[in-house]
Amino acid sequence: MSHTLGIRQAQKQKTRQALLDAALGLLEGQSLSSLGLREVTRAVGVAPTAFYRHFRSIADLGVALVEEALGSLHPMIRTTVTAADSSDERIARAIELIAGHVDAYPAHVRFIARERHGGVQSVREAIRDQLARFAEEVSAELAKDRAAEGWSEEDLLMLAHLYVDQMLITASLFLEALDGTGEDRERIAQVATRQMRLISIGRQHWLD
Amino acid sequence: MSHTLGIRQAQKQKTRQALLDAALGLLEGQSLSSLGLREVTRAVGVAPTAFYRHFRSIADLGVALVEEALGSLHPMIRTTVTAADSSDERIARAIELIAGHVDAYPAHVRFIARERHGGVQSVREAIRDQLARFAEEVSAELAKDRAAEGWSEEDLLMLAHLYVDQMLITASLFLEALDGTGEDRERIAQVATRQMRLISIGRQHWLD
DNA sequence: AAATCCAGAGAACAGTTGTTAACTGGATGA
DNA sequence: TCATCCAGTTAACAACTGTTCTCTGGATTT
Repeated sequence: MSHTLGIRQAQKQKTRQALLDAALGLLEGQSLSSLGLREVTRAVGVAPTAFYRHFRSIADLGVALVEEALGSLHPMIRTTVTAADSSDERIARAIELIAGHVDAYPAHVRFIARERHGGVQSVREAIRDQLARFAEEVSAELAKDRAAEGWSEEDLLMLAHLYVDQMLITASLFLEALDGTGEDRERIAQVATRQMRLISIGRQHWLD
Repeated sequence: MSHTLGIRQAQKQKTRQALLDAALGLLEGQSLSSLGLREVTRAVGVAPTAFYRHFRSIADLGVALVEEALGSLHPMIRTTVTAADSSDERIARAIELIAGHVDAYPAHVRFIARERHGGVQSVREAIRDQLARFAEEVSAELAKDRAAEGWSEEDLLMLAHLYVDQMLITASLFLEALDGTGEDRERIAQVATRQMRLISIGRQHWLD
């Protein structure tokens, strides 16, 4: 059912993506609520009015960026939580995955961390919804584990939120250390690992 | 050694505080990096140029706001962690304290949550430093507890950071629910309580 | 081949912004 | 009392903003 786009639609998507990319770049030094429409079009090299062919407003573009930054992350989350080795290995793998993702997509990570509590309501809501989906997916994966016997759905979800928030905090720390030494990153990884381990221990003794 | 300020200095401080208050109010609907100097002075009712008598820039004002929002919180943190009742009671008291603080100073809490990862570097750094101080103080309090026997300083600090981050997340959730029903806030309190309890359990079994 | 569509350009709009310089007038200290 | 100080004012600046309307020319459809 795949349909090759006409040259017009293809060109449109190209411009749209250029706008998203330019915005993401400009957002490394400011927040979405101060990003100007003209600023973005100038960076791309199109007329300011062209912006309206793709987005109703900057807030609208922000929501699209949320989808771009988090939408493709769901399968990754699932498989990470699923990996059924020892608890310590799973934690190590998760931390590695976070560090790798921050290395590969620093601007996306920065955008999410910044705008999660940022000044644009619709974007905050979009991020909140995506993170809630993550938590639900993590919770569903946790439920499959035999270690989840006796856990209420409510408690599984509360643990899943704890994991998701912890991942975001860790990602944000890795981000700050992007220009730092490898040693800095190693320390962050070690602290994050131990925090995850402590949570994991709490999980194991939850039903005592 | 208290010296009553001259009327000139008193008036100056009054204007300065008015600028801070107005900025905090305006920041409920936007981020610091989009806050305009003229916007602030207009809200106060003074000339734009008067701003420079008090702050070098909006970023500078932001740093002052960080001090105002977090500076007075250190003693409160200390006494909360110290309270040496049962673990569950301590947790309940901490959650109550957070909820109360959010109710009393919603704009300050919002500012910190928003600008912690916001678009202004000097403000991010100021918040990071204050939170690091919190973590160190919490860590020092934890060390006094006999439950901390056998813990390395490193691990105490990692636990303290976990607590501090968890408090901020909880505060941010209470903030979102400020216009919600009492039921909403009750659910948040319950989830936060259980997360704290899980961490507390992990702490008790850390040395196993 | 002709008619339609539509992404992007261009020009103009009223408002806004940060920053400068020179000033005023009441509080301050000699 | 008189000279100094300095928080706040006034006016002006070039530069920027979001949004509107009109137009163009190549892709698309008939």
